[in-house]
Parts: sequence; C-alpha cells; structure tokens
Amino acid sequence: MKVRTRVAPSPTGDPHVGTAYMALFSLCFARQHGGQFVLRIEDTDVARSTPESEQKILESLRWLGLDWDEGPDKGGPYGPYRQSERKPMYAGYVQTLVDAGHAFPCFCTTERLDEMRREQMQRGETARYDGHCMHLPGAEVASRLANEAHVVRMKVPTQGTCVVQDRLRGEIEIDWAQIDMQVLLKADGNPTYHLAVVVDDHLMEITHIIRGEEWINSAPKHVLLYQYFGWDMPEIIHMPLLRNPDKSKLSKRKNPTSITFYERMGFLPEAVINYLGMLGWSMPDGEEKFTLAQMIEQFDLNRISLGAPVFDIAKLKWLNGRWLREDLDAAAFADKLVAWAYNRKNLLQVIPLIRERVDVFSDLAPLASFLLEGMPAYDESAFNARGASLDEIKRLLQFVVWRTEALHDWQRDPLNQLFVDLAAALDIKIRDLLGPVFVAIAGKPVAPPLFDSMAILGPDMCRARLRHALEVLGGVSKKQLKKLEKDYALLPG
RNA sequence: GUCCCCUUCGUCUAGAGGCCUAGGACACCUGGUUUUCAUCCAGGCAACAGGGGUUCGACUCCCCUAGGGGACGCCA
Repeated sequence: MKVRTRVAPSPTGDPHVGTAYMALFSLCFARQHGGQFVLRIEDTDVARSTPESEQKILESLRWLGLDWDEGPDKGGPYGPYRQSERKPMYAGYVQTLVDAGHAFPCFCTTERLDEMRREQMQRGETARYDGHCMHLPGAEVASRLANEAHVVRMKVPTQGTCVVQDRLRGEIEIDWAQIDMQVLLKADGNPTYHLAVVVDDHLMEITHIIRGEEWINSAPKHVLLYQYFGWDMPEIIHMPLLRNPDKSKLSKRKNPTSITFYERMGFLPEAVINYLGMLGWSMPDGEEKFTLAQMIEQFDLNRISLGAPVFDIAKLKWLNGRWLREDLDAAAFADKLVAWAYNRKNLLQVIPLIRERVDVFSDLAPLASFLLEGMPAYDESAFNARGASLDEIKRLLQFVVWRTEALHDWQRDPLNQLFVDLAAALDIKIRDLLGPVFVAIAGKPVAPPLFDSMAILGPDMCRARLRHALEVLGGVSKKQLKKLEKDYALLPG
C-alpha cells in the first residue's frame, strides 16, 4: 500500500512546536515507507485564519527542514490544499448525508444551546445536542430553510459503543451517548473541522493520520462519518501531547511555543528537530543525537512511548550546543551566525531604529544587543529607576504579561495602544508603566523604542523576557498571583 | 460534573516475564584538565504511583485504587 500522511495546521496564530512535532512524525513515517507527506491548510475558521499566519507556518516548517510533497505552495494531484479553496466541495457531501438521513438542518440559537449545555452539565451529564431540530416536520424545515440561519448537524446514535482503532493504544471504546451531534456545516456555509478533515483525508487518499491525543474523543465522529460515506477508514495514530513543565498541555501562556521563538533564540533547526524526535521516541541504539535522515531510516511506530513528555528547554539547549560544537567548523559557524543575526532583513528592521542614536558603527552593538540576546542578564536596580517598589514593578510586569497574552495583532501600533490603555486603566503615567517593561524587554535602560523592539522580537520572546524579569525580581508567589488576578479583573477596559 | 487517555530518577528515556543490584542523557552536586569561563573528563545524588492477582519468576500481563493529562464550541 502506498503510504500518505499529512499535517493539517490551522493558520490562526504563530507556528506551534506541536504542529512541527506532528509534522515530524508524519514525515518520518511517510518517507520510511516511500510514501508522500502532504501539507494541508485548515482555514475553515474564517474569522481567525490569516494569510500571514499561514505564511509563517510554511516558513517555519521549511526552516525546520520538514519538506512536504504536496501543499498549497507547490500544488499536487489532490489540490487545492487550502480548505478555503475547497469550500464548494463540502456542501455536496453534506447534502449526501442529509439525503441519506444521516444529517439534518438545525435552527437552534447559540443562547438555547448554551443554556442546554449548562443544564446538562449541572445535572452531571455529558453536554450533547438534545435532538431538538432532528424531528421537525418536513414542511416546516422547507420553509425555515429559505429564510432562517441554520447549520447542518450529523446524527449520532444514542445507544451502543463506538470502537476506535488506535495504532498505538489498540481499541478505544467510547459510548455513542458521549458523542455530540456535531455541526458539519456552519451557518456561514463553511464546513467544520470534523467534516472537512474526513472529506479531505479521504479525497487526498491519506492512509495514516498522525495527530495529537487531544483528538481521541472526537475520533468517533470521524469513524461515523467514514461509515456514513461508506469510505475506508485510515489508520489513526494518536501521539502524546507535549507539555509545559507543570504538566499541562504545552501553551504559550506558560512556555514559548512558537517555532519562530526558537529561531530567534538562535537554535539550529537540526537541533530542534532532533529534540522533538527524542520526545516520545528514541533511537534503537539509544543515541540521542541524530539527524532527520537517521530518524527516517530508523523510524518505528512501536518505539513511541505514550506518556506525554515535558518540553524541556534546558535539554534542548544542551543538544543545540552539541550540534554547534560538533558539526560546525569556524567557517560554517560564521556563515550560520551571519545568516541568523546579521542578515539584511534583520538589519533593515533595526537600522531605522538606531541610526539616529549612532555616531560611529561601534555604537551599534549596545543598541542592537536586545535583538541578539536571549534572556538578558538583568541588573535589578535598573527596574526601579523611578523609585517604584519591587512589588509595584512586579505588579505592572504581570499585568503587561496578561494584557499581551490577549493581543492578537502583534504590531507596533496595537502594542502602543495596549500600553496607553493599561496606563489609563491603572491611572498612572505611561512612562511609569513603560520603565520596567523597557528594561525587561531591552535588558537595560538604553535601547531603541520599546514598541518597535517588541514588534521585532515577537510575542513569544517578549513574554519570555517579561516572565524572566519577574523571576529575576524574586518571582510572584501563588498568593500574590491570586491577589493580582483579582486586581487585574477589576481594571476598567 | 461526564467520558477518554496516560503513569520507570526533578526532566527526556532504555526496558517486549528471568539479561534489573533497573541502564543512558539533561539538570544538580563533587573532583580533574583549562592563566578565567566554557568545553572536555571522572565520580555522586536520584525512579518502576499504591494494592491485589496470574506465574516457578513481574518494571514488563490482568484488575482495582490513586495521581496526572485531555475532551466535552457554528475553534482547530
């Protein structure tokens, strides 16, 4: 059998290491079997998907050397590879299901559904569509379809058990009563993930689906759709989820998750891939340093361990050091370093910010160092240049962390606005707010303008530095955090 | 709350019933090399979640409990 795997990221944010993780395993499996690896963009969430995000995802995967055989940028025999461009195809499949009685139009409002779920959970039941629109008279449905917003839901049995075959875990049994009557077609005419993924995996002849453990609970929906359509089910492999040091699912709130962060920190793509490869998987001979090619050669699904691994930056750093020392001679080191930091694109971003402040080139290094550093070595005294107390500084920094977590458009002006708003909400002068933030981001009181610097550094690096600064200043105890959360919730705006 | 998944040193892992006095790696500690630092080298600390089975024998198989995680959206 010809093996075909895919990675199917959603372009709704920064390129996530979890995406790279799934891509790595999918690619290794496909390559080892002489098959194809496909990149498909799942942009059915029109409100949150952006072309910029898609672009960054493609660039990041390319940077890592995870090359796909078919994708939106290079086409292929199963295109298009962007779900937004496949939109016209889905309605027909949904109609097939409606005609066969496997799906039905639903007119329920969000309010009613929220209320229903709330009550169900209060009663200790699993939240699940109550079938309200499933048995409407045909005439009523026909008339309402013409003038009312509606979705299409799949029918799901209320009795019996669904058996999901997982290549790593064997048979997983989930009662149908636990499975919601999933919306397949949204009111805006776009398919939901569940419909699109099944249709596309089938049409693209995907044979092995390697995805995160978080999908186990929705696998029955997919199993059922394959049955309804009469299609063969691909093999499913649910990988363990990458975790934060506190064991929760890896998230940007607690850990840098963006691939671009690791690039900006100066990690080598080879080392990042190598590190991802040793999470949940190991070489038969126990060797910890290996290339993508070696991993492909030795790859074996049976060597995957199921415990969800903690993403440990310290070990990644050690591994990167080995790659740097063992694989790069001075010339190669120089080339990589220039490409990383002193490339034209980087310089052109920074030069406009610093040229006013420079008389001779040798003035540059201190001014541009913020861009080349990872976690700056802070001088604690720099934080309270304006006489604020340590607790007050930590409070401000923590608030900034929370505000920036909610910021989607990480650009100069929105950042500017964020600080203006926060200062207003706190009823303090903006310079009193910006002082400590400036030091946290730039590492010292003298550097290019804050918002531009933050825009260049990107969200993950900024958040990491803010958190690092908080640690250096003694950290925030659980108790203090509780109190700060309370204060924060009370802020206007 | 309901359901699902998972469980070997702090962390990543080796372990397919006897090779286990449970191995390696990161981190940490100690010492050596190095005019400093780093690298490098040597050593140390440190784990089979608990309880029942099955078996001549269980880290390994089964059951229960506990703990951790995930899912419960017109997000993916």
